[in-house]
Amino acid sequence: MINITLPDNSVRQYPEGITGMDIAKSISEGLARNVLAVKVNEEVWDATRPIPMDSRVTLFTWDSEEGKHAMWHSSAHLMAEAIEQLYPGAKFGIGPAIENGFYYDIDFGERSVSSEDFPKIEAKMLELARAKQTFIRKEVHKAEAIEYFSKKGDEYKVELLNDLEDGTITFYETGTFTDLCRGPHLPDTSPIKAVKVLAIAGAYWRGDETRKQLTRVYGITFPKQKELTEYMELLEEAKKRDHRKLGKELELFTFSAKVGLGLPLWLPKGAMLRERLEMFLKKVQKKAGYQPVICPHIGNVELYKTSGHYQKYGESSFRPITTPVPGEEFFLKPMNCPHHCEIYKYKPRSYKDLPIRLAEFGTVYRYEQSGELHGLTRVRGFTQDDAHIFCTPEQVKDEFKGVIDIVMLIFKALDFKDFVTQISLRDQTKKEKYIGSDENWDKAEKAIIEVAQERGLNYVIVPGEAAFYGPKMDFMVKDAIGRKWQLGTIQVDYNLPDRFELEYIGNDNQKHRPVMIHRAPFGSMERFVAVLIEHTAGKFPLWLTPEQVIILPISEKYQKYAEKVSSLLNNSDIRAQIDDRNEKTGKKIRDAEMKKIPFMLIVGEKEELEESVSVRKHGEGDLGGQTLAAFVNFIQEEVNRELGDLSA
RNA sequence: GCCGGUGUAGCUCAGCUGGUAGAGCAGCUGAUUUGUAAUCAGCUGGUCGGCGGUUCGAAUCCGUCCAUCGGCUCCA
Repeated sequence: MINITLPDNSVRQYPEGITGMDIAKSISEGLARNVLAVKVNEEVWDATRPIPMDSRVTLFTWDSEEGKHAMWHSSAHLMAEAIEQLYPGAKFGIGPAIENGFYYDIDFGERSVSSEDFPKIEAKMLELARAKQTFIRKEVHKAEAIEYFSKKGDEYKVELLNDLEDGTITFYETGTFTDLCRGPHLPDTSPIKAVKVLAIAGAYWRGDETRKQLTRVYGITFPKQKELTEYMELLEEAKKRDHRKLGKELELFTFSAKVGLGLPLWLPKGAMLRERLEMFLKKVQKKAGYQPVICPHIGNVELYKTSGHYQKYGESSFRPITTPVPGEEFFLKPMNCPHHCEIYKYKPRSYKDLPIRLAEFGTVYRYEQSGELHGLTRVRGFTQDDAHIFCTPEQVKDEFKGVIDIVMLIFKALDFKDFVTQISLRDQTKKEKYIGSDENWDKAEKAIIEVAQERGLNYVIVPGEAAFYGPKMDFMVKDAIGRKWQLGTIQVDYNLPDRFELEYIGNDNQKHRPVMIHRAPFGSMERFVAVLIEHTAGKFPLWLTPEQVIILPISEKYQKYAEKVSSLLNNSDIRAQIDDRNEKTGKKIRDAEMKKIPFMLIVGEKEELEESVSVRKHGEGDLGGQTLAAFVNFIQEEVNRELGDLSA
């Protein structure tokens, strides 16, 4: 007998070799029907795999991440089986579960597959799923495994096998399909009730640009048809929040082929919104001891030779700008730091001056590959809310803290709750890759983690993701369809101070090298606004939105009064416009609702007599009448509340 | 840059197996003077993404380029 400890810490005795499924059965039939996988100590196993020793066991159903994972991973195998039957000779790469569903990388050979094939694949998958095929786990020897896939002609699996150690290799068999796989899998295919092949895309084998591109087939499955329907509706809803669609509808920005790819044009309303964001941050930064600076948009090639960017990125940038002087070259600036280094350098600095914080909304240009361009989130010309902090190694921690506070302040003012903090550190096994002293790296890495803890951030540490010049902390926010985008970033840099030979005189009267911190709380104005649009679905906070109020006179007769209301509001710093079109009120309301203007003021005879307005709130409807003065007061208070102590 | 999808009026879209384009909204003009999500009528507007080809004839078929979308790779 072995002891099985369940999540509630109760211990039950079972015969050795009991399976997760049997344990579930001993608890309840219902649970047994729904169990998809089981965690044995720290590993997730098949529910049908015998448990040989005393263990801590958690049973997973569809409601858990692990259950979904097993379901989707198994669905990937099911799809592979279906595809193998439909397209004999297809070769298989890898087929994992992902956050929403699964994919399989497949080499279809000469055949080209398109979305027209999806229904066929779905039907086959359902047919196979209904057959209730079991997933059979087999431990195999490496030689045997290689032989199997060599014979089958699946060179991708053979390549994967070559990198694996003998003794750790398992196969899973479902119906006619056998796959190299670590598992875990469902007991059988029967829980897979609803199937959708979502998309196909090219994907390089093993993520390597120089290798063959396979066809990646994405899919998702559910235990109930209803859940699939709901998921598809969710995707539809997400599309409505796409910033590219809303940006057009709300007239925030546009692109023009004539201006150039990836070069956004901010329309008046978008510019208004962006300006408010900038004002907000400028105010915050002023309080936090930043000094604004302004730099030109180009820099001499020598600047980038000094910074090292020329050597690293020169070939993949916009071409240099030449001048009538032979040999003279300028580059559009791809980042602001070299310019800021030169500002630091223009006079000798004392330790008493540090930290020096130089801030600039700096527009930069990077020649991103055409396939990377994506609305406002990935562009070729964009404005960073950049600043560079020059400080002593001892000051790094406090400065980091200060920057995090700014990022949090911004996220709070914009109601960003769902973000992930990523801390990128060195790969400890390859320290030679990184510039800067071991001591300083240790100090900075430790400081970053401590600060994250002190500030109560929900962070993940990713070793090996640091830039060669220093560790960093990034803030990632998801867009409408769940893609993660990096917004704010804080990076420590030991490289540029060296390359630019930056110095300060310490209290020992000796020269020292400062540490540089790059930071951009928004990241870039373009990307930030894009993610903000998707987060708010275009319903921006009142303080930020381009148009706060629209005045809707019932008829021409009340135009004078509407103008009076408008000028009073605008004099009170409330952004208001009049809809003086010759339309009925219902129409004006409809249009204002669609433009997502927070407040509509309907004015007619009654309001004119009373010096009042009839207030309607976007998405909520009629709020009734108010005096003009009361409305002004109301809006101002609302804005103050949103901005907290920054409203002043 | 790579793989696949898409490209018809300012916007959203229709146009069957080839016979030289259509709706709604927007815009303009006029009527209407309007009370909480679309007043009515008329009008304007497109070398059907560009260029080549097949054909008596191409929005429709083929090629190519461009843009765009979904991924991959990349992101100082």
